[in-house]
Amino acid sequence: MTPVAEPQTLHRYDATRADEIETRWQRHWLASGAFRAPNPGDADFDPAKPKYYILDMFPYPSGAGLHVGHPEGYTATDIITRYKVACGFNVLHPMGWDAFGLPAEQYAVQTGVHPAITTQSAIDNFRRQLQRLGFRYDWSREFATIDPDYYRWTQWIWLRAYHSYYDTTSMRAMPIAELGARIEHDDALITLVDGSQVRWSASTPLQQQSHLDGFRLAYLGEQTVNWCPVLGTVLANEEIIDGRSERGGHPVFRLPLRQWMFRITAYAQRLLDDLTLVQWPDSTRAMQSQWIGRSEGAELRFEVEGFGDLTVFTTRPDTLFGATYMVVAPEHPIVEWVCSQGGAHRNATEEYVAWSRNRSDVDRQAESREKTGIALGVTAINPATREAIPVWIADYVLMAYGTGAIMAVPAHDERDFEFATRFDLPIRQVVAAKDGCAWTGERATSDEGIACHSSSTSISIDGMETAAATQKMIAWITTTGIGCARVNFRLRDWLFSRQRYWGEPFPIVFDQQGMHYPVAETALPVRLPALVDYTPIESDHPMPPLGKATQWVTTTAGEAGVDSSLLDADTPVRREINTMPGWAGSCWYYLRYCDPKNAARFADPTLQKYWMGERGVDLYIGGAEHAVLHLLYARFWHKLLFDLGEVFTPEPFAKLFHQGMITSFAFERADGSLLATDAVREESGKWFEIATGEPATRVIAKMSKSLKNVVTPDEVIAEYGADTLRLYEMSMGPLADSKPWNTRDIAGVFRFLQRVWRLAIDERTGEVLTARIVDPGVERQLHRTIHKVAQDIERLAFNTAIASLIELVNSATRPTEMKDPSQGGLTQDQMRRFLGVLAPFAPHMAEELWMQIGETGSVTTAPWPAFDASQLVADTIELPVQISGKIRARVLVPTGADASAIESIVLADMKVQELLAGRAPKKVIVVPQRMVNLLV
RNA sequence: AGGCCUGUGGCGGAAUUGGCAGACGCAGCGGACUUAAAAUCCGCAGAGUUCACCCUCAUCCGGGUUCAAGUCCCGGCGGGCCUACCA
Repeated sequence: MTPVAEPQTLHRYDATRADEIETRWQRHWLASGAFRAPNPGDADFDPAKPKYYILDMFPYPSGAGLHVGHPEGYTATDIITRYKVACGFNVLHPMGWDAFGLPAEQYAVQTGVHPAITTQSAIDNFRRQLQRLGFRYDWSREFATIDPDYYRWTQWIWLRAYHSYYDTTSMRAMPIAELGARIEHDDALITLVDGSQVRWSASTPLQQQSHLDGFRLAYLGEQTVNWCPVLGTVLANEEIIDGRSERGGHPVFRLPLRQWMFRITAYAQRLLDDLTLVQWPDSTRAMQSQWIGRSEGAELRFEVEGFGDLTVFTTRPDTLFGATYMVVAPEHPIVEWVCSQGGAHRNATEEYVAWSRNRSDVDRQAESREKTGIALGVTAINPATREAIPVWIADYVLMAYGTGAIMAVPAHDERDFEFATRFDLPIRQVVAAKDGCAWTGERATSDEGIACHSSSTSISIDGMETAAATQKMIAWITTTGIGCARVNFRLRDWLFSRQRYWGEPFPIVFDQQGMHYPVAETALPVRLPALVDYTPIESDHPMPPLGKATQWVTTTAGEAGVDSSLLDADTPVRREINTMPGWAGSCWYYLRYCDPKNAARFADPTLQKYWMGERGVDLYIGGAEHAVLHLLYARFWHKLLFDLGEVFTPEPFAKLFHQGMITSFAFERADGSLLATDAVREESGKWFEIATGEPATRVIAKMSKSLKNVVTPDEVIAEYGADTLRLYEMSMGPLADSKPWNTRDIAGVFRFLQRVWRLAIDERTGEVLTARIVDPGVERQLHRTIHKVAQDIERLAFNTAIASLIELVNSATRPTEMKDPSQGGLTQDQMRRFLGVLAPFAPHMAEELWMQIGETGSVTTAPWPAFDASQLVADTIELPVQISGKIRARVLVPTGADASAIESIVLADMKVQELLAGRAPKKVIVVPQRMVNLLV
């Protein structure tokens, strides 16, 4: 509770005063352009300064506004920004809005207000809340992804990908026109959808286009997609959790659909390799690397009579002799072939395929992974044993990974073992344990070992260790033409179409034959039409809402902006009605900040080169929930633009840091059920459920409406002010940790700010108070504080930096009984330096006192205060003396004393002599500056 | 099931490279000021024993390495996050 000011403390720092000070300086800073970061070429740009680009993850402005979790990362970047400016850097610290996407659309559908309106008010609210925290953003660079001037370039980048393919020899993106020209020149054979081959010159334009689509980095491909009928859209694999949509938790079904895709898999190796170039948390790099999922192994072909080759991917080609059956995914082409052949198994097969297709991932999960499957009724030849082995279908084999077919080695793979046991298929041991333990046959052994029972007339790997056996097997399958070594990635191509209204339109149209044509770059942006009815069409088949904009959809090539050399201007065309996913705008926003108003380019290369420098964004702070999705997508776009000569660093974000989550308290009954914070009462440090009187325990939980433990910045600012909120969030603990919000603790930092105020201002009169003479102890501590705060900011340890500021203020605080205030506190010069180090944390308080004590200019442009290294250490230090490892005494030694000097001081010490009682230590360990250990 | 992270007072946390465990803050206790209270200022404060000296025990539990372990190693237990039939 903020006390009401009494007459004798009219000038106390309280919530009212904080509000007055903060809003006044915020207005001043904004009006004077104090936070503008000049670009190279601007009149006030100083080229002598080094650059520093610090970025917060693009916020998605939700209708609910900020909660106290948001300002945690933003306060951290703000502190660093202000510190770096004080250290003489040109700092780029921008803010903007990731404003397209599903939540805005859903919110709009719920409220019946157009997403453009709800999004704009959410943005305005977010901006107001951020500005009320006094963050040093260069607001002149602000933009939103929904601005046509921005999404024009999102579309432009997509077109660049559309016009490119990945050249596997030079390992980079190249213009697709060059590939087309080469194919045309060679009149190469192209493979059609039905598998037949035809010369380029003899193929239709549609066939040619479809062939090139097989290379484009942004391409139209038929994919089994994750269809969510409730949301009315398809979702990326990453947007699905446990078979349900990440947003809303609705069931998701698989469905084949022609959709725009990104060939991110072409970049799998580079995305993996370049993780070594960035300074990112190990956990995040590990997650990306697991997501990319590189595995080395071999591709092997098994012959199926009448069908041809059934190709599998395996990481254990050394177990080929143990492959006693094969399994294909229900979507595998061989299944359709078998059905087309008729036969006894046809009906059962079709039934199984239909059943497994309709089964959502949720069901698969619910059935606790009990393996299901059915024999396909055909056999394949194991190329090593020449045995005919049965082919089965099972949905534990995924069409999207490898080739959609596996060779099953039940003896050495747990999944295959489970399946073989269930369906009574043969199990053959081909790897013996290294330790000689006998094979029991009771479970699969997937460890490496010694090959056995792996011999035929043409090859034997018996007695070889797994690694060597694998190598020999790969050599054999390569020379015999059965297969080859292969690297497989778990990463799949990125589904980029959404059946939504609130997203970037694709700059693409289709003619009546179904050929697609790009909109010319000069005709961008393709504006999102204003739609009155944007509600999703809930159906079993995807129906994008943009289809309702019939005037917009049905147009001519000329009207849509297709180059007339591609298509006659009056050719009737239909626009693409899918839109880009929410991720699109956040893939390159950090580039736009370098030059946000540029109408001719996405960013001027000179400006981009300056701010991005050699390694990209210097520090990127945001939540770990984006460890895979956003960060992988943005890296992919960046590498694509790098190949195309549009950006100049291999990676976008040099250093990454994740702030932890701010949690809250909730209460738990004895049975483990949760109670809202207003359902309990506290009594002498214990909690009881109000309704029943039963004891409850305090637990840490996520902030949620239902637990009534959500805290918003607005309410904290109203009670204490923004400086207190900032200080509290930073003092809670390490930035990276998840920490519980404890309203009671805020008073601690508020009282600290009141002591700072009282140090400089007489609470009764409002007069400025300064010490007349320098207290040498305080002076030394001030130097130490300046040094420590700088060090702590550099390592993002704001909590300990604040602790040292508090210690300094506590030392300088005047006792109540001090009659003459000039006898204590800080001198004006000391106060000036202290405000310099306080400013990054509590900028409003620092700015106000800066003015009050009569300093000129603004603390926001003042250089970081200097410290004297000789002041950091005292003349003498107290060292603990251990005797046989236990601390028994302490001695004072000169700070610079070396080991032998310390030893003689210690041995001469009365207390030590008494403790030794005449014994001579067997060994003396002296660690200067630390401690002494005497072993007796 | 696997991978990564984590466990320190009543609570949030500090201890940056193995070197005085518990900085700083909250809550608590005592004192000064006050008619009184609040606020402020000054102190106390890991646990234990007969005190404030001393001593003993203390960083989830059990081992180990070391002159020295919250920190390093091995095993176990608890909490969190991610992945989840990836062949």
